Amino acid sequence: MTLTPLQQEFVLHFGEMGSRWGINRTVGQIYALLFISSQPLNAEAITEALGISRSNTSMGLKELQSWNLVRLKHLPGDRRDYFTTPDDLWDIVRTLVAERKKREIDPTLTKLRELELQGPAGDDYAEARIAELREMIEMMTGFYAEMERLETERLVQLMTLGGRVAGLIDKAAGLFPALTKRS
Amino acid sequence: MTLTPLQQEFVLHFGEMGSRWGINRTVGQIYALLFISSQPLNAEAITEALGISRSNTSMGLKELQSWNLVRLKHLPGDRRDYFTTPDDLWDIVRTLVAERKKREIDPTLTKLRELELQGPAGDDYAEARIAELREMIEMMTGFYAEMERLETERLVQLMTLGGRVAGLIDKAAGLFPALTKRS
DNA sequence: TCTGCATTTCAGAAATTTCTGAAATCACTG
DNA sequence: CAGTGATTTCAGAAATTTCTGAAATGCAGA
Repeated sequence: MTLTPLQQEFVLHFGEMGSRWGINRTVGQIYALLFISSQPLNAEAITEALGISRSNTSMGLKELQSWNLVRLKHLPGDRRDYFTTPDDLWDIVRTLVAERKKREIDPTLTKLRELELQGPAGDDYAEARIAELREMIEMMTGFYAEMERLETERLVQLMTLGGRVAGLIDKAAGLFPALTKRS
Repeated sequence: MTLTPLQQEFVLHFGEMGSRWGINRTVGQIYALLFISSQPLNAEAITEALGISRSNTSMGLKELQSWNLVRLKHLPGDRRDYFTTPDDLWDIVRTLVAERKKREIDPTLTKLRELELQGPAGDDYAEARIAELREMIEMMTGFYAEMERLETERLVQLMTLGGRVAGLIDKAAGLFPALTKRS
């Protein structure tokens, strides 16, 4: 299997960005390739297209599966595994955000709560700072949980409201003054 | 300079998380240390507290400065540099998000536009997929720009609205039907 | 200009991560 | 249940990143 120049460049870019995104080059490339391929690909095709070893492909796919970022398909009369990415970009973004939260935020939230449970340690500043950080993370993850529950249609509406968000918040704060934080 | 057990554990956690956050252990530890220290620290104190080399501290601080995550202070009669993190957690979060966007999103958006400018390459599926991805990123960065403009007070209001966000969006969509995307 | 810290740079060492090829495992088919 | 092909595992090689110590640079008085 050979890549078109467009596919080539797209795949290489995702490979280079991989390290910034916390995945390795190969994983980035495999994902990019699946993303722009109209048909599901098997491991052999991926290996050939990217010029990497078969075992590396296997590990990359395993990694992507652990992120829930690829879907497994089977063709009738062919017992190889074929892989794709979800068609719906929103699916992909939701998964990505959920997984990053799980890996990058949740462990820290757990640790902060743990530290607070260990009780006063005679370091008021550090304790206050930790509590403050935990509260902020809780607020943000709470909001995230809220957003997660919205269907795509509403999310798009929210994101395309343009400059009206601020006014909307004011209106809401007026309707539910009890929710407003006082300093 | 010696750390309390609480500081110790907090700092070590941030060191371990570093790799998931795309920074190295030392940078994570330095940041954590500055974050829970009530007073600004100089490079020597950081070096001693973390048990790392002086040059490593220097590089770590440089990295944190490139992220805009630390502030430089000077004490009268002392020509060493002292470092702190901003007091306001919202400042920190804003900076973090802005920098991650700059490093993780913007280069890809640029690349996607570049690929589209190269014109039809005879691979309809890939071209459509790239356009779709670019549009999604533009929508999300547009929304981000909107959020960025809001002052803290309003952001907190939005994030603490609870289950009312969905209803609010509906109301807004009713008020501005032109904004509603149709399938 | 010289002196004495403070800081940065940088080449190589150490640690870590990624990748490969060979062998092992798995699972379907005849 | 032997044979074949697909996939995974894994130990070591290769590549990359991180860290260090020594040397270089910067900079504020004397």
